[in-house]
Amino acid sequence: MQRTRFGDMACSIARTLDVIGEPWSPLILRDVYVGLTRFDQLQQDLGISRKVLAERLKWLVESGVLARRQYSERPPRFEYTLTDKGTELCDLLLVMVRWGDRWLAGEAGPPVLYRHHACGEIAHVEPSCSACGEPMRATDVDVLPGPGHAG
Amino acid sequence: MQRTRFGDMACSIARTLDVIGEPWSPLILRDVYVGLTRFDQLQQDLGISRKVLAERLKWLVESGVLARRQYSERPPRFEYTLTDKGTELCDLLLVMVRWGDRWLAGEAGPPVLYRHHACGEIAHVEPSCSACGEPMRATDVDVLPGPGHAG
DNA sequence: GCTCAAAGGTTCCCTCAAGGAACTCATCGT
DNA sequence: ACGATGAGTTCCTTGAGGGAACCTTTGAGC
Repeated sequence: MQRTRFGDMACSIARTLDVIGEPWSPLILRDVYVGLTRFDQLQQDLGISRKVLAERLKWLVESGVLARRQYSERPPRFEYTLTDKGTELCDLLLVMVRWGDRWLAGEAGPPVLYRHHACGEIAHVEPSCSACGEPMRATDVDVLPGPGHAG
Repeated sequence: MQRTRFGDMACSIARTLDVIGEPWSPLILRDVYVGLTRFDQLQQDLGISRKVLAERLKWLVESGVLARRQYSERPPRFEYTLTDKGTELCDLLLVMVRWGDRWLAGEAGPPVLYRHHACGEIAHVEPSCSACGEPMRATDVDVLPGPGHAG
C-alpha cells in the first residue's frame, strides 16, 4: 500500500496523525490510559492481531508516546506506560469521547462517564482559549501562517 | 484486509474513529474547514488518490460530517461543506494542532497560528471542564461506566 | 525430571485497501 | 472543432491488516 507518510507535511494535524493516525493506535493509547499495560492484555481487549499490535507499540515507543518498562527480570516481563508526551495526547481522546458521546451514542447514552477531580461533577471537556479562558471552537478563530510555515 | 470496524464497540473513541479514523479523513476535514471545498482542490492540495478521496468524501457525507451541495446546475458542480456535526468535529483538529505544535513542531515553531476572535490573542485550546471551567486533562478525571455501557 | 501454561513476541500466508495512472462524460471558452 | 475544467470511475499493482501457528524463556504442578 505504501501508505503516504504525513510526518513531513508542514501541518501539526498531519504530524500528529503520523504518530497516532494509524488504525488501532488511539485505542491502544486508550487502553494504556485506563490501565491495560501488557501485551496480552491489550491484544485480548482489543481483538487486534498480535503482529499489528507489536508494530504499533514499537512505533508508539519510538515516538515517545509510550515507554516500554521491564517490571520483572526473571521471567522477563514488560509493560507499556504513558510518557508525559503520551499523557498529553490523551487530551485528544477526551475530545473524541465528547464528540462521540454527543453525536454517536444514541438512545443508550454515553458508554463511559468522566468525573472531574477538581469539582466532583460528571462532566466533559470544552475547548477553551489559553489566553482568555473563553470557549474556543473551530468557528471562533482566524487561521494565520506561523513561523514554521513552509515556503 | 477486511479492516476491523470500530463503530460497533461500546466506546465513543472507537465510534469516533469509525467516522474519521481512516487515513486522510482528518486532513480532508481540515481542508474543508479552511475553505478547500471542491473535489479537485482537495485532490491537488492533499496529493491523495482520486479514488480514495471519492471514497472518503462519500463516507463523510453518509456520516453527516460533510454535506455535498450542488452550486452550479449547468455544468453540474459540487462543493463539500461542514455540517454542524462536522464543525464540532473540527474541535478535535484544534486539539491535534495543539499537541503537534507542542511536541512535534521543532525549531521552526508552529506552521500555523490561531487568533481567537473573542480576545484577539494568538492562542491555543486548553481542555476545560464543562461543569466548573477549570482545566480538565486526562489525569484530572475518574473513569466510570455510563448508561450505554455494554453488558 | 517432565510436562504444562503464561508472557511476549515473530513468522507465515491470504486478502483487500491504498496508490497511481488512465479513462469517462458533460459543459464551457475561443 | 478543439482543448480545458470539474467530478468522478475503472483498472492494475503493491503492501498493510487479519489470523493462525510457531518460538523462547520461565515458573508451577506432579
